[in-house]
Order: sequence, then C-alpha cells, then structure tokens
Amino acid sequence: MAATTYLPASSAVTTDLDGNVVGMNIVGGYHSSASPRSAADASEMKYLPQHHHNHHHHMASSPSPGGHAAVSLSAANPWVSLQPGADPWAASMAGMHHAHHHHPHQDVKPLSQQADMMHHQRQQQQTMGSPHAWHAPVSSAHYNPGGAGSPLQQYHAAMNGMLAHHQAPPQLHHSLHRDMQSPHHPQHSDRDVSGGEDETPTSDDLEAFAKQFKQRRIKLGFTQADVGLALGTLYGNVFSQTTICRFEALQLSFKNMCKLKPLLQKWLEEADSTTGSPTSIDKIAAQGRKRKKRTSIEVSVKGALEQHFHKQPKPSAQEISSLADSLQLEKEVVRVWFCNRRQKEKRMTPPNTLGGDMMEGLPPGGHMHPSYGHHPDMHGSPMGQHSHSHSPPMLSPQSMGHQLTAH
DNA sequence: ATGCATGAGGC
DNA sequence: CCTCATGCATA
Repeated sequence: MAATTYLPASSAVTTDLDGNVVGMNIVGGYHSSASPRSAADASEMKYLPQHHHNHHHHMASSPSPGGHAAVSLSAANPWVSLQPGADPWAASMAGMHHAHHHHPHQDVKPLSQQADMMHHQRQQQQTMGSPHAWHAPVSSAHYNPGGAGSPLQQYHAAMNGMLAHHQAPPQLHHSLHRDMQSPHHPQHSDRDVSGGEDETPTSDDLEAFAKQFKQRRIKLGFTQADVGLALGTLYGNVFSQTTICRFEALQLSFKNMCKLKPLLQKWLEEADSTTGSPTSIDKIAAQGRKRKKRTSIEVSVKGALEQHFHKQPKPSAQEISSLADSLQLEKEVVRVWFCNRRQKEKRMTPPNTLGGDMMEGLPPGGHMHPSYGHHPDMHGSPMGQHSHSHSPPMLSPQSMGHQLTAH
C-alpha cells in the first residue's frame, strides 16, 4: 500500500532503516562533485541547445587578484551543433501578465535548515595546479553529536549588522520576450542604469555565465552545496545544492535564472577575492514540518503517466482521480506528478515526451517555437522536441502492480 | 543529478 | 487547483 509515511523534515542526516547514512548533503558530508564530468552525459541526456557560438559574452567575472585566473572556457562545448532552431526557454510564467514594472512578491524563500551562521573563510587557490580536495569547512558542528533525540532547534536568531553595501534586489524586469530563433540581444530596459549594468540578460548570457560559473566554482574547489550556503551567509538567501545544480545546468526558468545570476555573480567575486566581509545572517524557518516520503513511481507507471500527459497535460480533477485509480496511486501523487511534469516542460532541455509511438508530425528540419503560455485554452506540447521516436515502453496501466513508497 | 514534494501567490 | 521557485531525499 502506498503508505503515507512522514518523516521529520529537519534532520541533518538521514539515517536509513538499514543503517545506511544517506542524504546528508546538507553541508559537511557531501561528496565533492568536482568531477570534470557534467550533466551533459547524464542518463537522461539532455542537451543544451546552443543556437550559436557565443559571440560576445561578457562575463562579468571578477578580475583575478593574482592577475590571471582566467578560466579557460575556450571552447569545445559538447553541446554545440545541436538543433539550431531549438529554443531554450519559453517563458510562460503566470506572473508575467504584468507588462509593467512591479516588484516580485516572492523575493526570498528562506531555506529551512539549521545550518547557517557559519562564516567560513576560504583561501583562493587559483594559481596552483594542485586542486586538493578540500572539504567543506562548514557546519559539521551543528547537529548534536551526542545523538540526542533533538536534532533541531539548534538555530539561534543572531542578527548581525550586515554591511551596508547595497545588494541589488533580485527584481527582474518581466520583459523576457526575446525572439526565439533570433537571439536578439540585450534590449536595454527603461530604467537607466547608473553604474550597474545588470539588464535582463539574454539566454545566451545566462548560458555563458552558467558555464563559466561552474568552471570557476570547481576550480576553486567548491561544491554546489558550498555555494548555496555561502549565498545565504553572504546575502541571506540560502540555496540548496539542488538549486545551484539546476542553475549550472540551466534547468531553471529564464526568470529564475535571471534572479539567481546576480547572486552567484557576487559570490564568485567574493570567493575570488577572499576578501569578503563575513556578512552572515540567520534564517529560521518552520522546523516542525513533516515531509511525505518520496513516492517511487515505477517506470512502467511513469510511462503510462506520460502517455496521458500527451493527451492531456492538464487533466481535470476527475481525470486525475480515475487515473490515480487505474494506476493505483494516490490522487495527490498523480496531481503533483502532472504539476512537475508541466514544470519540466517549461524548462529547457525538452524532456522527451515520448510516451508512445506517437508521431510528432514534426517535419524534419522544421522546428516550432514554443510560444505557449498565453492562451488558457491552447496547451499541448509546443516544445520543439522533435526527437525521433524510440521504442515506447508503453504498457497497460492495468498490468501494473503497485508502487511502494520508496523501497 | 533528479524525482517527488511543499508552499506562496494567484486566479 | 494551477504555476513557480525551491529543496529534501534518492539513485
């Protein structure tokens, strides 16, 4: 049965029933992913559709104090030479109907974690050729080592005087209607920039930055988790490894990428110069929350879900119900699955929406631009994922057994 | 690196 | 209930 198991959300380490210590990617114990490999050759194989070479990417990277530190991002990205017509992001957020300037409501989403207030100093080692695997100096000293049954409430609300150096608020202009096929360039926003040149970046810029960011981050010996924490320490916005990862992989929406870029850019400078004032602030959040255990959906069931997704990306409540019934899944699980599926669809790196042997009808060479997101009636999969049909693992949903909430 | 999940903000 | 940002827990 799909047991609705809940587990304490705020646990530094998750000890499995087997005794294995899993997870713990909070901070300290996470393995450094300083591997030269990237997400390019992941199992899902998503490509970054780079429509053309970066002509003039201006990386606002910091000047290397040593006088060199130039990350040689020369070239050879394995992603180029992909579909020339593919468009990365089609912004279709619900909040973009305001064509005018208005501050975003959701500026910061404090992360609920007990690890914070550490202001680690790191050394820059950009000149050497010995990238010693350093470990995060962080909060291993946070969770109670005594093994007492109170893993949380360890936080302390310590507000310290942050320096008054202005941090650009993450407000971005909602004018992300750049042309798909033709990479326009930077249209200057209405608001004049006095000294700060942070207009709305183009997708090209973002891609270039993300790539560069990753390289430098790795060179400096930081993990994605480190960066996330550092951001919180520096600016008060803590992000998880997940988010940093997605940023680097360009798996966020355009809007989201724009929001995070300045932050990461600043961190880069800080990490570079090492001369950062330890502005650490604290974040507290709900800690007594219980989180549902991740439901493992069988691959076969996933296949069935995808087929339905093709037919109807936004099934009604009743459809969800019957579907859930067929698949022997909780209705909520199915609903969330569709939500996540839609989100994925909006990200770049089009998920292969091949559920069955449905022919996309995409003419070879013909590409469609994802110009969705405006019409409440028009949905479907406008993505330009003209992937050749593989062998569809379609199967009858009835033949499926049941899924277990994880194994 | 990603799958499933939570939640805020909007309709 | 949706979208969107974000993350815990996992593979």
